[in-house]
Amino acid sequence: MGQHDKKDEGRLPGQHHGDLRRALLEAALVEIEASDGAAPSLRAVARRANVSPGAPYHHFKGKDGLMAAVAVDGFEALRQAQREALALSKPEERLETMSAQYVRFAAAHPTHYRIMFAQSPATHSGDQAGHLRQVAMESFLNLAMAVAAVAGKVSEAEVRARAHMAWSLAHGAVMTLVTGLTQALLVEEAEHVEVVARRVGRACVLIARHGV
Amino acid sequence: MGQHDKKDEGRLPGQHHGDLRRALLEAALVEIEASDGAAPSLRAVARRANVSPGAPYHHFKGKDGLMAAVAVDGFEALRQAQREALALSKPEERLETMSAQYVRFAAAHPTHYRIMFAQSPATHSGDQAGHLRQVAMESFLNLAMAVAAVAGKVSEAEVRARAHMAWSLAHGAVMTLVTGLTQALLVEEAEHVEVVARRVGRACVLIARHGV
DNA sequence: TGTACATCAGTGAACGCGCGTTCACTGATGTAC
DNA sequence: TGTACATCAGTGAACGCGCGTTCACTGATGTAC
Repeated sequence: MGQHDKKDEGRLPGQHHGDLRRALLEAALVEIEASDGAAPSLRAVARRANVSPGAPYHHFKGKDGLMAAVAVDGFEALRQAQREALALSKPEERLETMSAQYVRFAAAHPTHYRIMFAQSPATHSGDQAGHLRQVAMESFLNLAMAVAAVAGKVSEAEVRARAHMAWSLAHGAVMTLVTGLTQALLVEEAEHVEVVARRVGRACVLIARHGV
Repeated sequence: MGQHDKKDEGRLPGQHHGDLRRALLEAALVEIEASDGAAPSLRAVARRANVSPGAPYHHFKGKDGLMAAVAVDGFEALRQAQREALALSKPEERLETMSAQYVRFAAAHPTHYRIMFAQSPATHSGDQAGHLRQVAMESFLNLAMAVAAVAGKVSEAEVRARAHMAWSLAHGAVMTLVTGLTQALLVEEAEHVEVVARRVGRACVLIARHGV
Protein backbone atom coordinates (compact mmCIF):
# COMPACT_ATOMS: atom_id res chain seq x y z
CA MET A 1 0.00 0.00 0.00
CA GLY A 2 2.13 2.83 1.34
CA GLN A 3 5.03 3.86 -0.85
CA HIS A 4 6.33 6.51 1.50
CA ASP A 5 9.03 4.79 3.46
CA LYS A 6 10.40 7.94 5.03
CA LYS A 7 7.26 8.66 6.98
CA ASP A 8 5.85 11.88 5.56
CA GLU A 9 9.05 13.54 4.51
CA GLY A 10 8.52 15.06 1.11
CA ARG A 11 4.87 14.12 1.22
CA LEU A 12 2.71 16.49 -0.78
CA PRO A 13 -0.58 17.74 0.60
CA GLY A 14 -3.37 15.41 -0.37
CA GLN A 15 -1.07 12.49 -0.75
CA HIS A 16 -1.64 9.34 1.23
CA HIS A 17 0.31 8.86 4.36
CA GLY A 18 1.43 5.27 4.29
CA ASP A 19 0.50 4.07 7.73
CA LEU A 20 -1.36 6.87 9.39
CA ARG A 21 -3.14 4.51 11.74
CA ARG A 22 0.13 3.46 13.34
CA ALA A 23 1.43 7.02 13.27
CA LEU A 24 -1.66 8.24 15.10
CA LEU A 25 -1.34 5.57 17.77
CA GLU A 26 2.25 6.59 18.36
CA ALA A 27 1.37 10.28 18.37
CA ALA A 28 -1.35 9.52 20.91
CA LEU A 29 1.21 7.95 23.25
CA VAL A 30 3.42 11.00 23.02
CA GLU A 31 0.50 13.31 23.74
CA ILE A 32 -0.73 11.21 26.65
CA GLU A 33 2.73 11.31 28.13
CA ALA A 34 2.84 15.08 27.69
CA SER A 35 -0.45 15.54 29.49
CA ASP A 36 0.63 13.42 32.46
CA GLY A 37 -1.56 10.44 31.68
CA ALA A 38 -4.73 12.27 30.77
CA ALA A 39 -6.52 11.65 27.50
CA PRO A 40 -5.21 14.15 24.96
CA SER A 41 -7.37 15.96 22.42
CA LEU A 42 -7.86 14.31 19.08
CA ARG A 43 -6.73 17.50 17.39
CA ALA A 44 -3.47 17.48 19.33
CA VAL A 45 -2.82 13.91 18.22
CA ALA A 46 -3.53 14.80 14.60
CA ARG A 47 -1.27 17.83 14.91
CA ARG A 48 1.54 15.71 16.24
CA ALA A 49 1.13 13.34 13.31
CA ASN A 50 1.23 16.31 10.90
CA VAL A 51 -2.23 15.66 9.65
CA SER A 52 -5.50 17.59 9.47
CA PRO A 53 -8.07 17.28 12.27
CA GLY A 54 -10.40 15.24 10.10
CA ALA A 55 -7.86 12.65 9.01
CA PRO A 56 -8.11 10.37 12.08
CA TYR A 57 -11.76 9.71 11.26
CA HIS A 58 -10.67 7.55 8.35
CA HIS A 59 -8.99 5.19 10.82
CA PHE A 60 -10.84 5.42 14.12
CA LYS A 61 -14.33 5.98 15.34
CA GLY A 62 -13.61 9.41 16.73
CA LYS A 63 -11.62 10.15 19.83
CA ASP A 64 -13.03 7.30 21.90
CA GLY A 65 -12.12 4.87 19.15
CA LEU A 66 -8.54 6.07 19.15
CA MET A 67 -8.18 5.78 22.91
CA ALA A 68 -9.75 2.33 22.91
CA ALA A 69 -7.31 1.27 20.21
CA VAL A 70 -4.41 2.48 22.34
CA ALA A 71 -5.71 0.43 25.26
CA VAL A 72 -6.21 -2.65 23.09
CA ASP A 73 -2.65 -2.32 21.81
CA GLY A 74 -1.49 -2.20 25.41
CA PHE A 75 -3.39 -5.27 26.47
CA GLU A 76 -2.09 -7.18 23.50
CA ALA A 77 1.47 -6.25 24.39
CA LEU A 78 0.77 -7.40 27.94
CA ARG A 79 -0.53 -10.73 26.73
CA GLN A 80 2.64 -11.10 24.71
CA ALA A 81 4.68 -10.41 27.85
CA GLN A 82 2.75 -13.07 29.74
CA ARG A 83 3.01 -15.67 26.97
CA GLU A 84 6.61 -16.54 27.75
CA ALA A 85 5.83 -17.18 31.40
CA LEU A 86 2.84 -19.33 30.52
CA ALA A 87 5.14 -21.92 28.98
CA LEU A 88 7.01 -22.56 32.23
CA SER A 89 6.13 -25.89 33.75
CA LYS A 90 6.84 -25.36 37.44
CA PRO A 91 3.84 -23.56 38.98
CA GLU A 92 5.84 -21.38 41.37
CA GLU A 93 8.24 -20.34 38.69
CA ARG A 94 5.38 -19.68 36.32
CA LEU A 95 3.53 -17.38 38.70
CA GLU A 96 6.67 -15.63 39.83
CA THR A 97 7.82 -14.96 36.30
CA MET A 98 4.39 -13.89 35.16
CA SER A 99 3.99 -11.31 37.91
CA ALA A 100 7.50 -10.00 37.42
CA GLN A 101 6.85 -9.73 33.69
CA TYR A 102 3.75 -7.75 34.52
CA VAL A 103 5.84 -5.17 36.32
CA ARG A 104 8.44 -5.13 33.56
CA PHE A 105 5.77 -4.66 30.94
CA ALA A 106 4.26 -1.71 32.76
CA ALA A 107 7.65 -0.11 33.30
CA ALA A 108 8.45 -0.53 29.62
CA HIS A 109 5.07 0.80 28.45
CA PRO A 110 4.03 3.21 31.17
CA THR A 111 1.81 5.31 28.96
CA HIS A 112 -0.01 2.29 27.61
CA TYR A 113 -0.46 1.05 31.14
CA ARG A 114 -1.97 4.25 32.41
CA ILE A 115 -4.48 4.36 29.60
CA MET A 116 -5.31 0.69 30.02
CA PHE A 117 -6.37 1.31 33.58
CA ALA A 118 -7.37 4.95 33.42
CA GLN A 119 -10.93 3.77 33.25
CA SER A 120 -12.40 0.38 33.78
CA PRO A 121 -12.55 -1.62 30.56
CA ALA A 122 -16.21 -2.11 31.38
CA THR A 123 -17.01 1.54 30.83
CA HIS A 124 -15.42 1.85 27.42
CA SER A 125 -17.85 2.33 24.59
CA GLY A 126 -17.68 1.82 20.88
CA ASP A 127 -17.03 -1.18 18.70
CA GLN A 128 -13.61 -1.84 20.18
CA ALA A 129 -15.15 -2.15 23.63
CA GLY A 130 -15.94 -5.84 23.33
CA HIS A 131 -12.46 -6.68 22.17
CA LEU A 132 -11.02 -4.56 24.96
CA ARG A 133 -13.00 -6.33 27.65
CA GLN A 134 -12.04 -9.71 26.29
CA VAL A 135 -8.33 -9.07 26.08
CA ALA A 136 -8.28 -7.40 29.52
CA MET A 137 -10.08 -10.29 31.13
CA GLU A 138 -7.80 -12.77 29.42
CA SER A 139 -4.71 -11.28 31.02
CA PHE A 140 -6.32 -11.41 34.44
CA LEU A 141 -7.42 -14.99 33.92
CA ASN A 142 -3.88 -15.95 33.00
CA LEU A 143 -2.78 -14.73 36.41
CA ALA A 144 -5.68 -16.41 38.18
CA MET A 145 -4.81 -19.77 36.62
CA ALA A 146 -1.19 -19.40 37.61
CA VAL A 147 -2.32 -18.64 41.15
CA ALA A 148 -4.57 -21.69 41.13
CA ALA A 149 -1.71 -23.96 40.16
CA VAL A 150 0.36 -22.71 43.07
CA ALA A 151 -2.46 -22.65 45.59
CA GLY A 152 -3.26 -26.33 45.23
CA LYS A 153 -6.43 -27.67 46.77
CA VAL A 154 -8.48 -24.63 47.71
CA SER A 155 -11.92 -23.46 46.74
CA GLU A 156 -12.49 -21.49 43.59
CA ALA A 157 -13.51 -18.49 45.67
CA GLU A 158 -10.24 -18.69 47.56
CA VAL A 159 -8.32 -18.81 44.30
CA ARG A 160 -10.11 -15.72 43.09
CA ALA A 161 -9.38 -13.95 46.36
CA ARG A 162 -5.69 -14.81 46.22
CA ALA A 163 -5.50 -13.82 42.56
CA HIS A 164 -7.13 -10.54 43.51
CA MET A 165 -4.51 -9.90 46.17
CA ALA A 166 -1.66 -10.86 43.85
CA TRP A 167 -2.94 -8.70 41.05
CA SER A 168 -3.52 -5.85 43.48
CA LEU A 169 0.04 -6.02 44.64
CA ALA A 170 1.42 -5.99 41.12
CA HIS A 171 -0.95 -3.26 40.00
CA GLY A 172 -0.23 -1.09 43.01
CA ALA A 173 3.51 -1.48 42.64
CA VAL A 174 3.27 -0.62 38.98
CA MET A 175 1.16 2.44 39.62
CA THR A 176 3.77 3.66 42.05
CA LEU A 177 6.41 3.32 39.37
CA VAL A 178 4.36 4.60 36.48
CA THR A 179 2.92 7.72 38.06
CA GLY A 180 5.29 9.97 39.92
CA LEU A 181 4.26 8.43 43.23
CA THR A 182 7.56 6.74 43.88
CA GLN A 183 9.28 10.08 43.92
CA ALA A 184 6.49 11.82 45.78
CA LEU A 185 6.57 9.36 48.65
CA LEU A 186 10.35 9.38 48.90
CA VAL A 187 10.43 5.66 48.56
CA GLU A 188 12.58 3.40 46.48
CA GLU A 189 14.09 6.30 44.66
CA ALA A 190 17.19 4.37 43.90
CA GLU A 191 15.59 1.01 43.34
CA HIS A 192 15.41 -0.27 39.83
CA VAL A 193 12.43 -1.71 38.06
CA GLU A 194 14.12 -5.07 38.11
CA VAL A 195 14.31 -5.13 41.90
CA VAL A 196 10.64 -4.25 42.23
CA ALA A 197 9.70 -6.80 39.58
CA ARG A 198 11.44 -9.59 41.44
CA ARG A 199 10.00 -8.58 44.78
CA VAL A 200 6.52 -8.53 43.32
CA GLY A 201 7.10 -11.92 41.74
CA ARG A 202 8.14 -13.45 45.06
CA ALA A 203 5.34 -11.75 46.96
CA CYS A 204 2.75 -13.09 44.53
CA VAL A 205 4.00 -16.62 45.04
CA LEU A 206 3.87 -16.10 48.79
CA ILE A 207 0.29 -14.91 48.63
CA ALA A 208 -0.80 -17.64 46.26
CA ARG A 209 0.78 -20.43 48.26
CA HIS A 210 -0.18 -19.42 51.79
CA GLY A 211 -3.17 -17.23 51.24
CA VAL A 212 -4.05 -14.50 53.63
CA MET B 1 -21.57 34.19 59.40
CA GLY B 2 -24.12 32.37 57.31
CA GLN B 3 -27.71 32.87 58.28
CA HIS B 4 -29.11 30.56 55.65
CA ASP B 5 -29.56 27.30 57.44
CA LYS B 6 -31.61 25.68 54.72
CA LYS B 7 -28.75 25.72 52.21
CA ASP B 8 -29.81 28.16 49.53
CA GLU B 9 -33.53 27.66 49.70
CA GLY B 10 -35.19 31.02 49.50
CA ARG B 11 -31.91 32.73 48.91
CA LEU B 12 -32.27 35.84 46.79
CA PRO B 13 -29.85 36.54 43.99
CA GLY B 14 -26.91 38.51 45.23
CA GLN B 15 -27.30 37.23 48.73
CA HIS B 16 -24.47 35.45 50.41
CA HIS B 17 -24.48 31.74 50.44
CA GLY B 18 -23.49 30.76 53.91
CA ASP B 19 -20.84 28.16 53.29
CA LEU B 20 -20.24 28.09 49.60
CA ARG B 21 -16.76 26.72 50.04
CA ARG B 22 -18.09 23.54 51.58
CA ALA B 23 -20.96 23.40 49.11
CA LEU B 24 -18.55 23.61 46.20
CA LEU B 25 -16.37 20.83 47.58
CA GLU B 26 -19.41 18.62 47.89
CA ALA B 27 -20.65 19.56 44.44
CA ALA B 28 -17.22 18.72 43.08
CA LEU B 29 -17.45 15.21 44.53
CA VAL B 30 -20.82 14.67 42.88
CA GLU B 31 -19.50 15.88 39.54
CA ILE B 32 -16.36 13.78 39.76
CA GLU B 33 -18.48 10.75 40.46
CA ALA B 34 -20.68 11.57 37.48
CA SER B 35 -17.72 11.84 35.15
CA ASP B 36 -16.30 8.50 36.24
CA GLY B 37 -13.39 9.87 38.20
CA ALA B 38 -12.26 12.53 35.78
CA ALA B 39 -11.83 16.15 36.84
CA PRO B 40 -15.11 17.96 36.18
CA SER B 41 -15.37 21.44 34.75
CA LEU B 42 -15.42 24.29 37.21
CA ARG B 43 -18.60 25.55 35.58
CA ALA B 44 -20.32 22.23 36.14
CA VAL B 45 -19.41 22.35 39.81
CA ALA B 46 -20.71 25.90 40.12
CA ARG B 47 -23.89 24.88 38.33
CA ARG B 48 -24.41 22.00 40.73
CA ALA B 49 -24.00 24.38 43.65
CA ASN B 50 -26.54 26.77 42.08
CA VAL B 51 -24.05 29.52 41.77
CA SER B 52 -22.63 31.62 38.96
CA PRO B 53 -19.42 30.55 37.17
CA GLY B 54 -17.43 33.32 38.81
CA ALA B 55 -18.43 32.56 42.37
CA PRO B 56 -15.89 29.81 43.05
CA TYR B 57 -13.09 32.29 42.50
CA HIS B 58 -13.92 33.90 45.81
CA HIS B 59 -13.03 30.61 47.53
CA PHE B 60 -10.45 28.81 45.41
CA LYS B 61 -7.61 29.69 43.13
CA GLY B 62 -9.39 28.59 40.00
CA LYS B 63 -10.11 25.05 39.00
CA ASP B 64 -6.76 23.63 40.07
CA GLY B 65 -7.25 25.15 43.49
CA LEU B 66 -10.60 23.47 43.89
CA MET B 67 -9.29 20.07 42.87
CA ALA B 68 -6.29 20.41 45.16
CA ALA B 69 -8.64 21.28 48.02
CA VAL B 70 -10.66 18.14 47.33
CA ALA B 71 -7.49 16.07 47.47
CA VAL B 72 -6.36 17.73 50.68
CA ASP B 73 -9.73 17.02 52.24
CA GLY B 74 -9.31 13.40 51.27
CA PHE B 75 -5.84 13.07 52.73
CA GLU B 76 -6.99 14.64 55.94
CA ALA B 77 -9.84 12.17 56.21
CA LEU B 78 -7.36 9.38 55.56
CA ARG B 79 -5.11 10.61 58.33
CA GLN B 80 -8.10 10.62 60.62
CA ALA B 81 -8.82 7.01 59.66
CA GLN B 82 -5.25 6.03 60.46
CA ARG B 83 -5.16 7.86 63.78
CA GLU B 84 -7.16 5.23 65.60
CA ALA B 85 -4.84 2.47 64.47
CA LEU B 86 -1.77 4.45 65.48
CA ALA B 87 -2.77 4.18 69.12
CA LEU B 88 -2.62 0.39 69.16
CA SER B 89 0.37 -0.89 71.05
CA LYS B 90 0.96 -4.30 69.50
CA PRO B 91 2.91 -3.79 66.24
CA GLU B 92 1.17 -6.55 64.28
CA GLU B 93 -2.23 -5.39 65.33
CA ARG B 94 -1.30 -1.80 64.57
CA LEU B 95 -0.17 -2.54 61.02
CA GLU B 96 -3.04 -4.88 60.32
CA THR B 97 -5.61 -2.40 61.54
CA MET B 98 -3.99 0.49 59.74
CA SER B 99 -3.98 -1.28 56.39
CA ALA B 100 -7.51 -2.50 56.81
CA GLN B 101 -8.58 1.02 57.73
CA TYR B 102 -6.93 2.21 54.56
CA VAL B 103 -9.18 -0.03 52.51
CA ARG B 104 -12.24 0.95 54.52
CA PHE B 105 -11.44 4.61 54.06
CA ALA B 106 -11.13 4.27 50.30
CA ALA B 107 -14.33 2.28 50.07
CA ALA B 108 -16.14 4.90 52.11
CA HIS B 109 -14.71 7.83 50.12
CA PRO B 110 -14.12 6.38 46.66
CA THR B 111 -14.36 9.70 44.87
CA HIS B 112 -11.92 11.37 47.19
CA TYR B 113 -9.59 8.45 46.77
CA ARG B 114 -9.60 8.61 43.01
CA ILE B 115 -8.82 12.30 42.99
CA MET B 116 -6.14 11.88 45.62
CA PHE B 117 -4.26 9.51 43.38
CA ALA B 118 -5.43 10.67 39.98
CA GLN B 119 -2.19 12.51 39.68
CA SER B 120 0.89 12.37 41.77
CA PRO B 121 0.84 14.88 44.61
CA ALA B 122 4.20 16.02 43.28
CA THR B 123 2.68 17.38 40.08
CA HIS B 124 0.02 19.46 41.72
CA SER B 125 0.52 23.18 41.44
CA GLY B 126 -0.78 26.17 43.33
CA ASP B 127 -0.57 27.24 46.91
CA GLN B 128 -2.25 24.12 48.28
CA ALA B 129 0.42 21.97 46.66
CA GLY B 130 2.81 22.11 49.58
CA HIS B 131 0.15 21.18 52.07
CA LEU B 132 -0.98 18.38 49.79
CA ARG B 133 2.47 16.89 49.51
CA GLN B 134 2.98 17.07 53.23
CA VAL B 135 -0.27 15.40 54.19
CA ALA B 136 0.16 12.71 51.52
CA MET B 137 3.64 11.89 52.66
CA GLU B 138 2.53 11.80 56.25
CA SER B 139 0.03 9.04 55.60
CA PHE B 140 2.63 6.99 53.81
CA LEU B 141 5.13 7.49 56.60
CA ASN B 142 2.57 6.30 59.12
CA LEU B 143 2.39 3.04 57.22
CA ALA B 144 6.15 2.81 56.86
CA MET B 145 6.63 3.20 60.61
CA ALA B 146 4.06 0.53 61.33
CA VAL B 147 5.89 -1.76 58.94
CA ALA B 148 9.20 -1.01 60.62
CA ALA B 149 7.81 -1.98 64.02
CA VAL B 150 6.69 -5.34 62.67
CA ALA B 151 9.80 -5.99 60.59
CA GLY B 152 12.15 -5.76 63.52
CA LYS B 153 15.88 -5.59 62.86
CA VAL B 154 16.23 -4.91 59.16
CA SER B 155 17.87 -2.13 57.20
CA GLU B 156 16.09 1.09 56.49
CA ALA B 157 16.10 0.28 52.80
CA GLU B 158 14.43 -3.04 53.52
CA VAL B 159 11.77 -1.29 55.59
CA ARG B 160 11.07 1.07 52.73
CA ALA B 161 10.86 -1.82 50.31
CA ARG B 162 8.43 -3.74 52.50
CA ALA B 163 6.36 -0.63 53.09
CA HIS B 164 6.26 -0.10 49.36
CA MET B 165 4.96 -3.63 48.83
CA ALA B 166 2.39 -3.29 51.60
CA TRP B 167 1.16 0.03 50.33
CA SER B 168 1.08 -1.31 46.77
CA LEU B 169 -1.11 -4.16 47.87
CA ALA B 170 -3.53 -1.91 49.69
CA HIS B 171 -3.58 0.66 46.90
CA GLY B 172 -4.09 -1.97 44.22
CA ALA B 173 -6.89 -3.64 46.12
CA VAL B 174 -8.56 -0.31 46.69
CA MET B 175 -8.29 0.66 43.05
CA THR B 176 -9.98 -2.56 42.11
CA LEU B 177 -12.85 -1.73 44.42
CA VAL B 178 -13.06 1.95 43.63
CA THR B 179 -12.98 1.80 39.86
CA GLY B 180 -15.23 -0.70 38.16
CA LEU B 181 -12.37 -3.15 37.85
CA THR B 182 -13.76 -5.67 40.28
CA GLN B 183 -16.77 -6.11 38.12
CA ALA B 184 -14.84 -6.01 34.86
CA LEU B 185 -12.53 -8.81 35.91
CA LEU B 186 -15.33 -10.97 37.26
CA VAL B 187 -13.60 -11.22 40.57
CA GLU B 188 -14.87 -10.90 44.10
CA GLU B 189 -18.25 -9.82 42.89
CA ALA B 190 -19.89 -11.02 46.01
CA GLU B 191 -17.14 -10.17 48.44
CA HIS B 192 -17.67 -7.29 50.74
CA VAL B 193 -15.35 -4.45 51.47
CA GLU B 194 -14.87 -5.83 54.93
CA VAL B 195 -13.52 -9.12 53.63
CA VAL B 196 -11.07 -7.39 51.36
CA ALA B 197 -10.03 -5.01 54.13
CA ARG B 198 -9.21 -7.87 56.46
CA ARG B 199 -7.34 -9.79 53.81
CA VAL B 200 -5.26 -6.76 52.97
CA GLY B 201 -4.55 -6.20 56.65
CA ARG B 202 -3.27 -9.75 57.09
CA ALA B 203 -1.28 -9.66 53.87
CA CYS B 204 0.44 -6.46 54.91
CA VAL B 205 1.53 -8.03 58.18
CA LEU B 206 2.79 -11.04 56.29
CA ILE B 207 4.85 -8.89 53.96
CA ALA B 208 6.18 -6.70 56.73
CA ARG B 209 7.20 -9.60 58.96
CA HIS B 210 8.76 -11.93 56.41
CA GLY B 211 9.71 -9.62 53.61
CA VAL B 212 9.89 -10.81 50.06
C1' DT C 1 1.25 -0.32 -22.48
C1' DG C 2 -2.61 2.94 -22.13
C1' DT C 3 -6.93 4.54 -20.65
C1' DA C 4 -11.20 5.02 -17.90
C1' DC C 5 -12.88 4.82 -13.65
C1' DA C 6 -13.92 3.55 -8.69
C1' DT C 7 -12.04 3.87 -4.32
C1' DC C 8 -9.14 5.46 -0.81
C1' DA C 9 -7.22 8.74 2.38
C1' DG C 10 -6.09 12.95 2.71
C1' DT C 11 -7.39 18.56 3.13
C1' DG C 12 -9.09 22.67 5.28
C1' DA C 13 -12.96 25.37 6.31
C1' DA C 14 -16.78 25.46 9.06
C1' DC C 15 -20.29 24.33 12.84
C1' DG C 16 -21.72 24.93 17.52
C1' DC C 17 -20.26 24.16 22.16
C1' DG C 18 -18.56 24.43 26.77
C1' DC C 19 -14.64 25.79 28.89
C1' DG C 20 -11.63 28.86 32.40
C1' DT C 21 -11.25 33.22 33.63
C1' DT C 22 -12.08 38.28 34.14
C1' DC C 23 -14.65 42.21 35.44
C1' DA C 24 -17.67 45.92 36.67
C1' DC C 25 -21.51 45.64 39.37
C1' DT C 26 -24.43 45.14 43.63
C1' DG C 27 -26.82 43.79 47.57
C1' DA C 28 -26.08 41.94 52.23
C1' DT C 29 -23.29 41.90 56.27
C1' DG C 30 -20.47 43.62 60.02
C1' DT C 31 -18.38 47.58 62.44
C1' DA C 32 -17.52 52.24 64.49
C1' DC C 33 -19.42 55.81 66.64
C1' DT D 1 -30.94 52.40 68.49
C1' DG D 2 -29.54 54.64 64.18
C1' DT D 3 -26.47 55.90 60.66
C1' DA D 4 -22.40 55.88 57.59
C1' DC D 5 -19.35 53.16 55.52
C1' DA D 6 -15.97 49.38 54.31
C1' DT D 7 -15.85 44.77 53.14
C1' DC D 8 -17.50 40.50 51.60
C1' DA D 9 -19.46 37.28 48.40
C1' DG D 10 -22.39 37.00 45.13
C1' DT D 11 -24.12 38.10 39.75
C1' DG D 12 -24.17 37.69 34.84
C1' DA D 13 -22.23 39.18 30.69
C1' DA D 14 -18.30 38.87 28.08
C1' DC D 15 -13.58 37.36 26.31
C1' DG D 16 -11.00 34.26 23.47
C1' DC D 17 -9.90 29.47 22.94
C1' DG D 18 -9.56 24.75 21.66
C1' DC D 19 -12.43 21.12 21.24
C1' DG D 20 -14.97 16.99 18.48
C1' DT D 21 -17.04 16.35 14.49
C1' DT D 22 -18.85 17.05 9.70
C1' DC D 23 -18.44 17.80 4.92
C1' DA D 24 -17.59 18.84 0.16
C1' DC D 25 -13.47 18.50 -2.07
C1' DT D 26 -9.36 16.39 -4.39
C1' DG D 27 -5.33 14.12 -5.66
C1' DA D 28 -3.13 9.55 -5.54
C1' DT D 29 -3.67 4.68 -5.97
C1' DG D 30 -5.29 0.32 -7.74
C1' DT D 31 -8.04 -2.29 -11.17
C1' DA D 32 -10.39 -3.83 -15.48
C1' DC D 33 -10.03 -4.18 -20.08
